[in-house]
Parts: sequence; C-alpha cells; structure tokens
Amino acid sequence: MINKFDSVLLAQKKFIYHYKNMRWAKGRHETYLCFVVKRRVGPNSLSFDFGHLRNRSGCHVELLFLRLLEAGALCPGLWGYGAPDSVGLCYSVTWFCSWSPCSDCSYRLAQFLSQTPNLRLRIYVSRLYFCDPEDSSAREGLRMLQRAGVQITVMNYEDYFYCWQTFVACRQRVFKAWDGLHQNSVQLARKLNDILQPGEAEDWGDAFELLGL
DNA sequence: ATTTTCAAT
Repeated sequence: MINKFDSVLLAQKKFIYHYKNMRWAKGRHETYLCFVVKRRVGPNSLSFDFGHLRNRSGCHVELLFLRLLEAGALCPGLWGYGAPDSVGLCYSVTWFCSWSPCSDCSYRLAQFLSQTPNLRLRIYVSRLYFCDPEDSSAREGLRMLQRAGVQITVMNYEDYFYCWQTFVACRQRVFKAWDGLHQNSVQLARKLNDILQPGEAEDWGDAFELLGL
C-alpha cells in the first residue's frame, strides 16, 4: 500500500546530501525543490499543499514546477476560471531549492509571474548556481526575478531546520547541522546580497573617499 | 592556490 508520507517526504540522507551548502558540492547532478503552497480567499490564508520535486530528463526542476502550475495541479483556479468562488483567489508559494535558478529558469519564472499577479513567490536557495563571474547571466537572472517581485533568500540554519521538520521523513530525529553550515550560509548570503544590490560596494567606496578615508 | 554546478556515459 502506498503511504502518502513515504512518497511525499524526503529521505534524511537525500536531504542532507543535496542541501548541504558547502562551496564545492561535488557530484550533485540533481536539484531538489521543496515547496509549500498557501491559498488565500478573503482574509484567510491556509496551507494548501506541500511536497518536493526533483529535476527530470533534462528539465530543470523550476520548469517542472511551472508545468504543474500550468496544468492547474498546484494552484487550482489561479487564473480565475473554474468555480465562481475562485475569483479573487490568491496563492503564495514558498520553495526551498538546493540550487538557485539558472538564467533561463529565472526568465521563464519572471514571465509567468507577470501574468499571474495573484501568485506570490518566495525562493530560498541552499547554493548559488553558476554565480561566480560577476557578469554571469545567472546573476542577471536573479536580479530579474527580484524585479518581478520574487523574494530570494539564502537558507540559514532555521530554514534547514524548518525543511527538515516539514519535508523530510525525520522520525522525531532533530535536525543536526553539518560542519560549516552557518559560515557557508553567511558567506552565500553576502554574495547574494552583492548580486541583488550591485553598486552598493562602490557607493561605500565613494562614501569613504568623500570622507577622506 | 584550487576544487563544483538541474550529467553523460
């Protein structure tokens, strides 16, 4: 018999392996996306769905998520058609992804969101995907997502803790941080901040120059 | 200092 929670929840080892935020995440040729969907009708906001996805057959996991949205599988009534009571329906999606989106996924997500103003998306990422070169298109993609109203955040201890409780078959086992989790998270958050607020460093430089420092 | 990355065999 299929138990919902055996299929919906992630195995502990899998979660740790794929979400570890080490700088050199060797061999992670998969990307996981854990999501929570909340649905708001009027003043009430309710958790509607949750689960996880993995990239498959050359398709990035973000695009799989988009496909599910387009098929009406995750946020029914998102476009207002269907039942009359779906008018004014809002959804908010929060996802936790082991990699940040590539430029193409960012572009498609931004496009999708521009057509669905009643969908809010918040993205937490464990590691930054191809973001080392300052002029990388992945960086530009993240900025585009931000302009599309997406909040992008690097996962910290509390986020991993939350994911462990929510998406992992943890069987009462408390989440145990790996070595360097906090440091890596702080470093990645700083990098993401640089990506999303370009020019700030120069502004500081200018400020120091003005102050004669 | 350098290492990897939603594979390709």
